[in-house]
Amino acid sequence: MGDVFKALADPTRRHILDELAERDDQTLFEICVRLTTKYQVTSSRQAVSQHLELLEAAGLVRTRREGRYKFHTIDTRPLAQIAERWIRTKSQENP
Amino acid sequence: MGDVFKALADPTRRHILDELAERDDQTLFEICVRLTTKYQVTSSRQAVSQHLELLEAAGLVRTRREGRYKFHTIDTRPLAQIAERWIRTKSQENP
DNA sequence: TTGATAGGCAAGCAATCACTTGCCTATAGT
DNA sequence: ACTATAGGCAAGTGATTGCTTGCCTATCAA
Repeated sequence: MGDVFKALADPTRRHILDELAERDDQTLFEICVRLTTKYQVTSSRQAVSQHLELLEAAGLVRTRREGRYKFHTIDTRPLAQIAERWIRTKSQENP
Repeated sequence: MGDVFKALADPTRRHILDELAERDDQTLFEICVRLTTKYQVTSSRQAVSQHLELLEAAGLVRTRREGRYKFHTIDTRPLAQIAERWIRTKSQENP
């Protein structure tokens, strides 16, 4: 679960999630192009690829193979419990 | 805002937030003792102090001076908007 | 005033991280 | 078969990070 926080700690990875939240099922190259044109992120293909690996390991991105293309989709489920971790603890103490 | 994510990326800092969520207004030494006894965190006083600095810079912890004591309190407000960043973006696209 | 307690400052170190570089595999088009 | 495209693997590098070490300041109690 700490992987989710580590994944969110990097600004480039947050931009990737921003982009995938806007448009699902993008390939690595599509993501690269959009990062540079829309977010002025100048990361190389390999850099973005490694970020996507990390995001997938954290459960924030799911992938789907189709021929030589690999499509990436955001998975927001791990995010749902994050903010509530500490907020819920406090409300349990003061019901 | 990226400071919040970076602050949450470290497991010791998350334990500190766990502890402050359970009990507010703790001094540095109190936090140190509770981290070791309850979470088996073996960090030194200086290490915990630096973590608290970082958490305060991220807006997740507020401090209050009283004589030679400095009390620390969790501030969950920055957490409220975190998880909703990407979830909200998706729901805006598919209303 | 002296000693103990609570905390702060800053330099240094080892581990981790983001990124590059270079090469390799696999699929698709011609 | 040949070339281009989409992606993967792995070693190396520079910067960041978490932590230690050593010393210093401030508050309180005797």
